[in-house]
Amino acid sequence: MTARTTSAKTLGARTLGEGARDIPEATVARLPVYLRALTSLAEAGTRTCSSEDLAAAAGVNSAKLRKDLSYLGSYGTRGVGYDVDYLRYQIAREIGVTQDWPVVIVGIGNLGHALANYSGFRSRGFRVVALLDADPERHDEVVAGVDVRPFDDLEQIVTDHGVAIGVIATPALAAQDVADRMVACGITSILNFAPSVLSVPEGVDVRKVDLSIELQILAYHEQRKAQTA
Amino acid sequence: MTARTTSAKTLGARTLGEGARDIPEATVARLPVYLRALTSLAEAGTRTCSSEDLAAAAGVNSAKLRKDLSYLGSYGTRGVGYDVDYLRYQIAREIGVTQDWPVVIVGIGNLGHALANYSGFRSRGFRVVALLDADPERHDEVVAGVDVRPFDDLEQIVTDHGVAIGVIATPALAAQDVADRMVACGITSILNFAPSVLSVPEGVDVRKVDLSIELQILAYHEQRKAQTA
DNA sequence: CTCGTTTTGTTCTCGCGTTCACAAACTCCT
DNA sequence: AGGAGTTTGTGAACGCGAGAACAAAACGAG
Ligand SMILES: NC(=O)c1ccc[n+]([C@@H]2O[C@H](COP(=O)([O-])OP(=O)(O)OC[C@H]3O[C@@H](n4cnc5c(N)ncnc54)[C@H](O)[C@@H]3O)[C@@H](O)[C@H]2O)c1
Ligand SMILES: NC(=O)c1ccc[n+]([C@@H]2O[C@H](COP(=O)([O-])OP(=O)(O)OC[C@H]3O[C@@H](n4cnc5c(N)ncnc54)[C@H](O)[C@@H]3O)[C@@H](O)[C@H]2O)c1
Repeated sequence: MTARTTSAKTLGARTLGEGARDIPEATVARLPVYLRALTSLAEAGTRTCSSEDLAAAAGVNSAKLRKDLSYLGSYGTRGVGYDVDYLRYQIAREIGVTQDWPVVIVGIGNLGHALANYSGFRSRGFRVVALLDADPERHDEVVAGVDVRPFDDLEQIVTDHGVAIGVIATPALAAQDVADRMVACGITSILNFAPSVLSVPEGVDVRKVDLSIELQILAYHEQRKAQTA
Repeated sequence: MTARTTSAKTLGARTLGEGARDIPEATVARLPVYLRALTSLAEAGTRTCSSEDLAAAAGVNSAKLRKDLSYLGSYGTRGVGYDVDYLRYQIAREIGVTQDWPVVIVGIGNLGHALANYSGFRSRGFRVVALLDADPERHDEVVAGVDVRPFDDLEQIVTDHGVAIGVIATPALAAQDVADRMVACGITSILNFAPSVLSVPEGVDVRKVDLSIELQILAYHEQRKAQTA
């Protein structure tokens, strides 16, 4: 995130004449939510929906939804609404999940096992091509049909499969090292579950998922409620 | 989040005369990061640090850090910096993690097991008092010293332990039901790992952690990089 | 005690994101 | 065909957060 925000600022007007609108970051973060809501609607047999319907399903304001979608283009019909399948495809294309992205997971402990077993990966545009761990005792275990391999195989696997996205589920102390190795191999997007601040070169995106932070934010508000009551 | 953002707007000026500053949401989200950075510094033996030092450890701008801390009060010394332990305590107190919060986890599958085994809970102000699952086959299994119990025990446990925070790690279809039951029992903060939009009454906070969304955001930027290259 | 140095706390400005509100565009009914 | 009813797409207003910049405060040297 750090590297991206700074570099995104420098882009400004695009040089490429076509298909290179720049979508606000806040909108990008909501597109996956819309995509999921549309999938739900499609599975329920809905062919068409209004911005009001979709906004309700996604849990956002309908004006915000319309503005978000307007960054992609004009895919709705006034007086009618949006074609569910068509809009779903357009969003998927914009996000880039019409084809599968190969992903590696490093650190196959408690969390790594859960991630490897997570079926939502496959169904939402991602494919786990390797599970890596530094501990030899973990090697050759098969998790969800993929076998755990030595961390040193990283470079080989990344180049073989053209991996651009890596997931870190190691202890916090190892996270920076793992990130450095990933970057050295050519990985340019990292999802970090370890509670540590990663520093990466410009051009590499890092997003973090931190359970404790989420809980502490809840605790803050909870304490607030208790005080005023 | 939805319920809170709307209600937070109505607060405005506090009626209580003391200790009831309202801290911006963006700042609240960063306080846990500062807390963690301070803990690292303390463990490294640092007694005092400047805003520059702490900002570097937390991965933020130093001006932003100072402004964030100023919402809590004046805990630094000009020309010197911040006392690490003192500031750490003040932030912990503001967040409300000087005492442990009891937490229940519902849905002890792949992810639920990992969460139950996560040591970061205990060390950061939270205590898992119960693991609940609807599947009888899971019952009486002991995970990290806590045994898995029927979901119907929820009310009993919540009232016995005064639980205010619940974690949902069930499949998406069950999430809304679980949330409803939690709210009915008196839980007012929910951390949701299931990929579904929860609707809860006002006054209940919901935060979601969604792996697929994070990956899809990375994919979007990744696709961008590939296009321009 | 005074001056220079360091670092905080705060003010000010700018940009982004959210929301309102409405004109444009489409459908359907008569 | 025309008018009434819907719903999109967007211009404009507004509020919040980020960051720069600086004055106030503490400290140490002389
Ligand atoms: N378990 C959870 O629910 C949970 C929740 C939130 C965050 N986290 C974080 O996720 C991370 C993993 O948690 P966990 O509970 O799975 O821990 P774990 O100890 O069970 O697993 C860590 C794994 O990483 C491997 N590893 C260590 N160093 C490595 C290296 N340099 N290269 C490759 N592999 C390495 C270990 O061999 C181990 O298998 C931790 O940082 C933790 O704080 C975990
Ligand atoms: N596994 C992952 O890494 C991962 C990552 C991100 C999100 N998620 C999400 O987290 C959730 C759990 O994932 P998982 O892989 O652990 O699934 P899982 O199927 O392994 O576990 C789900 C558990 O919930 C229990 N359950 C079902 N209905 C229930 C109910 N009404 N009340 C109480 N318990 C109930 C089931 O018995 C099961 O034990 C899913 O929504 C998944 O999409 C999982």
